Amino acid sequence: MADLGDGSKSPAPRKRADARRNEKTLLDAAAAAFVTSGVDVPVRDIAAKAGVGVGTIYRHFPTRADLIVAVYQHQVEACVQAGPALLASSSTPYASLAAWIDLFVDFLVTKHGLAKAMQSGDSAYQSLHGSFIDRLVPVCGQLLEAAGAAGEIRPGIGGFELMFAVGNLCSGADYGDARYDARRMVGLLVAGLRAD
Amino acid sequence: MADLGDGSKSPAPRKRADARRNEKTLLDAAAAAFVTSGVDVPVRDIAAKAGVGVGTIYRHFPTRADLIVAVYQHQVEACVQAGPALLASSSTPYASLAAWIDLFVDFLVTKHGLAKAMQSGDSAYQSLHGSFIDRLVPVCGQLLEAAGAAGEIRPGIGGFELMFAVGNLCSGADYGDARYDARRMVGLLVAGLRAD
DNA sequence: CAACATACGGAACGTTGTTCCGCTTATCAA
DNA sequence: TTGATAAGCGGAACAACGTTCCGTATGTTG
Repeated sequence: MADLGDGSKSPAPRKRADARRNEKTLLDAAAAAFVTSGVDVPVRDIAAKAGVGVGTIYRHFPTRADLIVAVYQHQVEACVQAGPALLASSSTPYASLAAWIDLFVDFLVTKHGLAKAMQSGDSAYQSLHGSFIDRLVPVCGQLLEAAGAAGEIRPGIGGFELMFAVGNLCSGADYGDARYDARRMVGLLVAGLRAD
Repeated sequence: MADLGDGSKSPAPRKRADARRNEKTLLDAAAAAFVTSGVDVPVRDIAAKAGVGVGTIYRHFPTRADLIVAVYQHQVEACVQAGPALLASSSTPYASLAAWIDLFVDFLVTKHGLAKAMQSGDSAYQSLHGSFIDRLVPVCGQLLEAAGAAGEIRPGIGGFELMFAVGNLCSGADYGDARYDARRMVGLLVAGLRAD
């Protein structure tokens, strides 16, 4: 019979209170650990910082990618919504594309090792692609399309490809030599989009 | 002649025959393993394929980077020498720069995981930077300078930075989505060099 | 309050890189 | 040729990590 008082279908049997509490604690601990030690921080460290066992982490976040996704979810969403906003407010589609890429680069370079994890190809990070990239690629594609329609960029470059390239350029931006400025290189790439 | 007749201290006491044989065997086994499993292939696998113990690998090549350097030494050297040659034979300095970068990209994308290892920042790969990059950066710098002097590219981009960026773009070119073409993205970057 | 399912902790396992040491073997002088 | 010597070898052993598993503890519900 209706499983609970909930009249409609109830696919959400509400988790136990301590479980919800732990999930929040874990998210906070992970966020802190990511800042200090990068997204590659050992699972045990996160567990210790949160005061839980490693099993608890794996129950809530089966893969490290799931944890990363959860931690940065809001910032990614903000980036998604910035796309249309920029397109509406910028002088030209190309300008909004450049501005949006800047935003994305800012996000990436402030998360130690995130870009690297994204391109790592490691199956453990599958959901990082699925959630981060798949969320952002359409926005990028939209901006590219607008700029293409305005004749501002060369054709044939897809959202995925550009995002992937930008991500790659940001890999190793940390600990990287001071001689390397990811932002500038991304700038070069975006400039290259114009050339005919 | 210097080997034996050298009256003074002999800094080269010639290694034992089996040691030299093993080093060669190891190099061959590693090269084969790199092709089939990428440069990240477990040390044990290389040792097994060569029919030696892991200790033997570490004695000959203290770090994985040393082994990689030794395996690809010749190809890197060929790339180094191609620089001046292209500069002499191409129509313009920019053209030779573009051609040389192409050469380098070809080298990188055919070595699974090499680009990634190069940017990894892992201290184990220190000598990869020291030997590969440091060998190639001057050549790249020379080409950049020539193109700069000819007024073909925007100023302020260094050899290290460009090499690093190209390496980054090639990271994850393997296993990467078919939608990503590292060569094309590098092309965009190089095109961006021109823009004013 | 009792019974039950949910969630927890952390020991244990598998896979790496790396070190270390007892044994083997090439080399060379006698 | 042969023995002494040291260079070199193999692989066991250790450490760090991700991941799994299960006995135990605890929230939840009737």
